[in-house]
Amino acid sequence: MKNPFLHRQLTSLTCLRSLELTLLDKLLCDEEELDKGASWIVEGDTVGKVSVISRGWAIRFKLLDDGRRQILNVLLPGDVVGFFALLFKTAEYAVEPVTPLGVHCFSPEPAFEAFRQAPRLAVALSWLAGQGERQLDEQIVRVGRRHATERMAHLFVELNHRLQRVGLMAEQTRQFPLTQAILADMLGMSQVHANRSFRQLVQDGLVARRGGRIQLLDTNALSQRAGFDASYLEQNALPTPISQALAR
Amino acid sequence: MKNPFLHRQLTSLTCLRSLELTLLDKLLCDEEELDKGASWIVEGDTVGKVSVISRGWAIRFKLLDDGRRQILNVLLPGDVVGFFALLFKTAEYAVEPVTPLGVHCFSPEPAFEAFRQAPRLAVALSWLAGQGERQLDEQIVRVGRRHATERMAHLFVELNHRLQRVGLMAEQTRQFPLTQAILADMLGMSQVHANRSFRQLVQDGLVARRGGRIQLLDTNALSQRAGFDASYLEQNALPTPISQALAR
DNA sequence: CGCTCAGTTGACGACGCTCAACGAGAGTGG
DNA sequence: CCACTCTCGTTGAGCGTCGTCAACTGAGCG
Repeated sequence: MKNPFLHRQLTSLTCLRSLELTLLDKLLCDEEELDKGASWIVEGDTVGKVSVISRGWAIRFKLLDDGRRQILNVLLPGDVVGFFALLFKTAEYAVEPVTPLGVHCFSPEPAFEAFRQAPRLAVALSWLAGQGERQLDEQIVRVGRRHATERMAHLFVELNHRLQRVGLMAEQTRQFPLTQAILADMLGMSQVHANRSFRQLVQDGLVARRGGRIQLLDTNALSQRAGFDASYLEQNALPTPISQALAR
Repeated sequence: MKNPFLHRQLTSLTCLRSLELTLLDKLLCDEEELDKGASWIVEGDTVGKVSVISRGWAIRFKLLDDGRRQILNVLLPGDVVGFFALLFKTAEYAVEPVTPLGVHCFSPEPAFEAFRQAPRLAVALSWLAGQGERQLDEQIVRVGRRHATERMAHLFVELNHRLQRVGLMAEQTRQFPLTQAILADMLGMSQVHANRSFRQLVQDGLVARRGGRIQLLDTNALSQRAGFDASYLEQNALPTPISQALAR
């Protein structure tokens, strides 16, 4: 099993058999290393391969002409990068590691072949893409209709959920690699205001900083402050009619 | 051809043959009608069918507990609704017509069957989903990192492009169905401020209102004011290696 | 020891929100 | 035909969140 985090993302898809999981594992090439801060994918690049993160954190973002940056999402181990970008000549976003990064790639040709053999594998990856889209939706709400401290709290709770899902919370308490400048560009506010919103949460006893890590002191209270509703992250099994259709 | 707008969305995918287009057309059931303002899809619904809009405009949005609303995107004729939602037990968003709406549906079972017969059709719909995701990315940037009047101008230019693509600009000059309250919830600002941002654009001679319609007086100047870069909307053909892989 | 990078804080102004009121137009019923 | 109502757009006043500019701290590193 080359990338256990990817497998954990898929555990709720009970229709997957070892056939599909083995095929998926065979698709993945050897792990590649990327340095923190390196330009991995640049806006305008042609993305010829799909990548799956096996270690570290990355950000996906867009830049405006005058230097403003908006981060679209944070990529964690087990997350897939560039699945749709395959279908377009150029990527309309940039991706950059915020820690040293490990990634597994796979090429489209063998993937298409695998999808023909095992359509359930194609569904599984589409389902992952759908998960990603739900997170994008929530990012729009966060940035568009929440107040600064709500945004901050909401992001923390989301990351907490996603890290737990892939079994990385222990590591997260060791390190939280997002700087306040990154949080600011993620949440659509200035770096100074990100600092103040964060300190607000600290002052209210909801989070704490120790060294380079962030601790969520009271996840319930934090969720409440954020107006957080976890349903968009829930990994229910597929709806019954779909499962049945795929079982054939 | 039941829904010509859907076909126009797919014209740039030159790899599609009449086989796929005929199959797609057969999938679509008869047109259904929806009233303006009706609750079409509600948060928490199970979405059992995919819909394609054939007439009218709709909004996809999320509500917060205290009544705040964030619109995620605007849906125009030819746009697909609920493609990914099929793979989840509940929809995490609501959809509502802002004009009288016509839709064609298709069910997942025959669609999966069609995808097996014609994998290129599955690719085409995934490509459409990818287009939608690019627009979501841009919506995040718009709301997170642009100023109020930039947001307003940017949205107008995007809608202009998308309407032209499906051949509806003539109709659009007749009617622009988004109220300022909708624009506000789309752009993450108050209704009052949406009004002021809009008036700003009017005052600068970039747009005009006549009756219920909005006219873009100077698309170039408007794009410039918006910092608009159309590349995220460009419908290039598939990258060469993908086309070749699919030609087999 | 000087460099860089991340975080912190203050001062000040502006962009955008809330509250409130009003006008125009369309639709409805008496 | 005229009130009545509802929706949508418009405008003013006042306030507060948030951005900008700037300076300073502390940690890590060569």
